[in-house]
Amino acid sequence: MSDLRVRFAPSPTGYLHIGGARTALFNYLLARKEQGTFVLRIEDTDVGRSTQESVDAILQAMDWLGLSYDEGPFYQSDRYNLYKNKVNELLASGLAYRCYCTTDELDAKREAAMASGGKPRYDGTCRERSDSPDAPCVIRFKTPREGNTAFVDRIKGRITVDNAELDDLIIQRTDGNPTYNFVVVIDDAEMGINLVIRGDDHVNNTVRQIPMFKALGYKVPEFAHVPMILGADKKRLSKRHGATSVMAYKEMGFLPEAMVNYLVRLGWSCGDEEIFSMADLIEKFSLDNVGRSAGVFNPDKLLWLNEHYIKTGDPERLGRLVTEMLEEQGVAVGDGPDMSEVVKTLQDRAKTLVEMAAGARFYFEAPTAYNEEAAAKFLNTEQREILQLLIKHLGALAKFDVEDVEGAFKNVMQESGLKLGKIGPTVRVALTGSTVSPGIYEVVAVLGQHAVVARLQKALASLR
RNA sequence: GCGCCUAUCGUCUAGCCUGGUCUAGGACACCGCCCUUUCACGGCGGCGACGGGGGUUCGAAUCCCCCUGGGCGUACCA
Repeated sequence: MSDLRVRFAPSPTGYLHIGGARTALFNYLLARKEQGTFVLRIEDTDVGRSTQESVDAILQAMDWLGLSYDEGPFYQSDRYNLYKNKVNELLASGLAYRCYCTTDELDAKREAAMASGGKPRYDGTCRERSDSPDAPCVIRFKTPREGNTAFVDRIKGRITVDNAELDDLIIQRTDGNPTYNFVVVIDDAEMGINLVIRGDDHVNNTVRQIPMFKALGYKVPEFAHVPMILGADKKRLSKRHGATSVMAYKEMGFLPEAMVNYLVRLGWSCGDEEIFSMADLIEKFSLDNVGRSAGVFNPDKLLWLNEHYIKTGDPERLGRLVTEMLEEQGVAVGDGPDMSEVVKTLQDRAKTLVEMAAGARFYFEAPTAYNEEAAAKFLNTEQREILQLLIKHLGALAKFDVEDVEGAFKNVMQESGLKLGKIGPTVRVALTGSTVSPGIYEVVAVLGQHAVVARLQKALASLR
């Protein structure tokens, strides 16, 4: 057990998205690797936008990915007294002040500053005022104006900003609610977080938060800012690039290990290795090989990884997932062939569970109609003899393994003088209704003697 | 606009710190060939990058500077 304490702190204003999931993953991996503590904190100070549904969705997605946490979830909305006390502390020590400027005034100031080529930051109108009129006000933190603020980022190295660039941040709104940049400081400190791993988009906040850590007498934690994830057009990843919600990928038939593997390799590497299990990652992950620049989300590679995990996955487990999917579609799976055997025939040809479920369907539902074109070609009266021979030989089998089935086909070929190329397509259409399926011997063996003979007879009866 | 960050194949990246072993390696995608009863899998091969310009050096993807591109921030959002 090390003393490393990291945290993931999502704001519950939507689903867990790809970027957030990677941040959570990095935190999780480092915590597990160093045997530290992973804290989950819900940042719900934006009362208007935070919802319980979002919290549930985030928790669910983390669970799906296998990211367990050691402490929390803590809700900032439960901790308002703490924040209030800290505001008063700062007010008392003169490190914060009441600001009576209205939103309109602020907007005007910003515009003016921008117009004159300056930084659109608060001009400090209320900074030195000593009266405290009975009017609505916000509380601002008195950011130092001289010198600079610097820190050594564990990923990006040294980052320095002149304090003159900084703003007097609002730490408490007119309605009395504290703001993000303030509570994040208090919570990270009070929760003993000593390494903050978060998105790149927070580097600017970090230099604004550091003076607050100091003002409140807290030790400044270490920081590691992971680069953003962009869309194909190099713009920040958003809905218009396709699905950005982690759980949307579950719906699309992706396996969590594929998502984890993909996410970790976006921005992190370990030599030429591409395939990592969670256990591998816990052993090998390090902030040292996290890249410094933004990466483009590549669905093709995610799909490739998913394909890999489907190909190498445990048929039993895959079977359970496919069963779930088929049942949702109203397919009765109970009386059909053994699901793991079904899965085995599909593992090499499905890229997603959705594809696998679609490909598995015929095992449980006899074709109600044949593909028109295929039937015309492979189920016409010319195939009468083939079907009859097939029924005869397959029906006579005492054992129905792939080898036995193959043997029966050999006999059919011999007796009819036809090659497999002439027989296979007919069997395929008769059994599956389509021209695409796993290997014909496997299909026959897995489907089972009873169903095979029945479907062949039905096909025979349909000949015209 | 201003500030911060960043820059190797289309994409993810190795290499950069500790210059020569880099005619720059791997992976995804793409293309071709092989395998094959369908669809796939698989095997083999191919295409493809050090953003530009200056330095430093015998020698630079690797070190320095400038430019350019991209990202982020600039909220009483987080």
